[in-house]
Amino acid sequence: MATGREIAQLCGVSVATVSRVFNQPETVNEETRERVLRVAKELDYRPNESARALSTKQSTMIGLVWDTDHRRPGWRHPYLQDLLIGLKSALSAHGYHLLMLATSGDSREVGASLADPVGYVNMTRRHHLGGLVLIDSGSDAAAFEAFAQSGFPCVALDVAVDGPRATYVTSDNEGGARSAVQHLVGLGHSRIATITGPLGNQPSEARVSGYRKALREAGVEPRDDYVVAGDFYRASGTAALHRLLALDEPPTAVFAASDEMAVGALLGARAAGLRVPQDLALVGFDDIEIASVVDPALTTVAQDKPGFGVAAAKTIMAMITGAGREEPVVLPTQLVVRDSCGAGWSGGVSVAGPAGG
Amino acid sequence: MATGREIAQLCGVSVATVSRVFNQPETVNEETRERVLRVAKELDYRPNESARALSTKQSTMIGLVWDTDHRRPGWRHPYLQDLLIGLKSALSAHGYHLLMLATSGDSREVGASLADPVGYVNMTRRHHLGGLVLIDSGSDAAAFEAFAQSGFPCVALDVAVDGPRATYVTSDNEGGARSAVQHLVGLGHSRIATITGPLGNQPSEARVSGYRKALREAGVEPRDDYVVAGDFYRASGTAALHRLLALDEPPTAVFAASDEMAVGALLGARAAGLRVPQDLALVGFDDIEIASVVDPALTTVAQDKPGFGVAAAKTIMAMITGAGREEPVVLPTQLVVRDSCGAGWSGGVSVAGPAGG
DNA sequence: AGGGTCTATGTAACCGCTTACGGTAAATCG
DNA sequence: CGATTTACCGTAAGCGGTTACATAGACCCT
Repeated sequence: MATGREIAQLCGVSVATVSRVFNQPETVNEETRERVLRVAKELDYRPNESARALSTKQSTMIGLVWDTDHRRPGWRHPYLQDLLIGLKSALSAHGYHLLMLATSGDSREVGASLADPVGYVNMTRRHHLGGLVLIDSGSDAAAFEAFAQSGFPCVALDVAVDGPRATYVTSDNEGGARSAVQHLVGLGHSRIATITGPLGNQPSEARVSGYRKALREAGVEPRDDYVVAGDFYRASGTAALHRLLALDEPPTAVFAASDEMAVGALLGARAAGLRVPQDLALVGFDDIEIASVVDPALTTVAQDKPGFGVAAAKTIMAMITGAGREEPVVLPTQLVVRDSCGAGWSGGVSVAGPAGG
Repeated sequence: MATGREIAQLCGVSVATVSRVFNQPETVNEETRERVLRVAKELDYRPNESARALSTKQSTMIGLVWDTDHRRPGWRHPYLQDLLIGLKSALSAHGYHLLMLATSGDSREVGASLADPVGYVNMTRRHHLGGLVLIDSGSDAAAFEAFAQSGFPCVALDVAVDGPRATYVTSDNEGGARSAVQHLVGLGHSRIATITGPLGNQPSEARVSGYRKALREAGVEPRDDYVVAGDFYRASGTAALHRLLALDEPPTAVFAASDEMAVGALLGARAAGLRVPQDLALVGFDDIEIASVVDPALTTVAQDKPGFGVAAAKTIMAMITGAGREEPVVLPTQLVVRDSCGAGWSGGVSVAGPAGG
C-alpha cells in the first residue's frame, strides 16, 4: 500500500503538502496539487483511516445500536430494512459509515467493564465514534437514557431520551392512533376497544393516549375494560381479542397497536366465528408487509419507515457538525384504509348505533 | 480519556508493559499485571482502536456489503434481519464488528477512484478491514467476482464467487426446488409449471434445475412453455401466472421461485376465478413471514435464515485466522407444507391424472 | 529601501499503541 | 562457581497521518 510519504518523495514535496492536498486543497498551489493527485492515482493511494482517526481524534463512523430483545426472543423490528436503507444513504452523503453495535454483556451500564469488547459503550470510546443511533429494543430504554446524559451525540428511535447532545425521532403515535379511532368512529362505531403494546413502551403509551383522545372527542367515554394489554406480538393479539369477546358488551371495533397483534386478533376473530369486518372492525399500526396480504387486508396506520433512517442520519450529523442538541423529530403517520375496518365494504357496518355517552 | 502512558506512570512501569498486560498477559509478572489492571479500571481506560489498528495494520471490523439494487428499486432482502442477527452474534464472539458498506458510486470496479469515500473497495483498504461479507443484490455479481480474485478474504452470499481467499454460502436451492416439485408430483400433479427468478441469478438457475430434475425423476418431460421468467417480485408472479393460464394446456400446479412471486400468483389465480389449492396448487420458496398469513397459507421451501449469518461469520473468521480459503457451505432447506399445495386438503386435488410422458 | 502581507511549503512534534531488541537479575546447570 | 538460561521489563523505533509553527520568496506600500 502506497503511503503519503512515498507520494511526497516521488513529487519532491513534504508529507505535509500531500496531506494538505487532500484536506485543504485550496492552500496548495494548483500545479503542485495536480502533480500530487496524479502520482496518488498512479500509486493507487488510499489514506489510512486509522492513522487519520488517531491524529484527528475522530472517526467517520457512527454506531448503530441494535439488539434483538433477549426478553422477547423472536421479536423482529417491523421495518429494520427500510430504516437501514434510509440511514445508510443519508450517512453516506456525509462520508460517514455505520458500525453495528450490540448492547451485549455487562456493557449495559455507562461504566461498562473494560473486558467486554463488543458493548456499545465500550465501542463508542474505543473507536471514537462520531455518534450513536439507538434502536429501542424494548429493554434498553433506561440504559439509553443514562448514555444520553453522558453528553455523547446520540439519537434514539422511538424512545424519548434527553441529554446535552441527545435527541430522538419517533412517529406521531398519538396522532396516528387518534386518526385510526376517528376513522372507526366515522364508520359508526362507538364500542371501540384497543389492544396496547407493552406497558412502559413509549410509542405504546402514546397510541393508547391517542385512542382515548379520539374517543372523548367523539363524545364516547373510554372504558377501562376496553383497553387490554398486549406485547406487540401476534399471539398477544389473539389472547387479547378473546378477553374482549368475553366481555358482557363486547366491542364492535378494535384498534390494535401493532399489525402483528392485529393479525393475531384477526385469527382470533376468525376462530371465534366472527367475520371481519362485518362482525368486527379491525385497525392496526405499522403497515408492515403482511398488512396488505392478509384477508381481509388490514387497515392500518403507516409509519414513514425510510424517513426514520433519514431523519436519524440528518439529526446525528447536525449534532456532530454543530454543537448542542437538535430538536426531536416527530414523523407524520398516515392512515391506510383497506378492508379490515369495513370502510367501503358494501355490506356496510353491521352493528354500531350512534355515538352516545 | 486515560491513555496507556498515564497508566504506566501511575504504576511506575513502561507503556510497553501496559500494552503487554492487555495483549500477552502471560508474559508479565502477576503482581505487576494486577496493579496495571487495577489502575486501568480506576481510570476507566479504553485502548484506542485507531492507534491499535495503525500499529498492527489490521482492524477488528469486517465489512458487510449490502445494497438495495438500483436496477430493482423497492426490492427487499427476504430475510436481512435474521441474517444480521446471525452474523452479528457469531462475529461478536470473536470480538469482531460489522461495518455496513455500499457498492456506491464508481467504486464498483476494483481500481475504484480515490475520490469515492464510501464504496466498499475503498473502505476495505482505507480501514484495513479483516474481510468482507457480500450480499448479492442482483447486480453486483461480476464486481464481487472481480473483488474475490484480489485475494482479500471474503465470503459471498448466494453467489458463487471464487478466489484465493474467497468462498460463499448458499442454500441448497436445487435440492429445495426438487423437494417442492417432488411434493407436487406426490400429490398427483404432472402438469407442473415454474415461475423463475431473474435470468443469470444463481439461486434462480439452481431452482429451475431442481425443478427439471424432479420432473424427470418422476418420468415427466419438462416443457419449455411451463417455465416462465419472473424477477422475484410479486407483480412478476401475477404476470407469469396469467401467461401460464393462457396456455392451451394450463398447469395444475405452479412452483414459484420466491414467496413474493407465489403470492403474486395467488392473487392472479384468485382474480382469474381459480381456487387455490383446489384448481391450482402453489408452492413458493423462502418462507418469508407473509407465507404463513396469506390465505391459503403458502407451502414453501424454507431457508435457514440465521444460519446464513452464522455460516458467513464462521467462514470469514476461519479465513481471517488461517490462511487459504474455506469450502463453500451449502445450507439445507426444508419443505414447509401448508395449505396452498393441497396436501391434507380434504377436498382433494381436483385435476391431475397420473404422471405420464 | 525597509517593513508588512500574503502565499506556498517545509520541519517536526504529536496522536496512542505495538513490538523487536536488549539488558538485568534470579534461577538453573555442569 | 562460572556459564547459560529464564523471567521480566524498559528503550525506542515505528505505524501513517495532521497541524502548529517557522521560513522564504513575491508583492505592495510609503
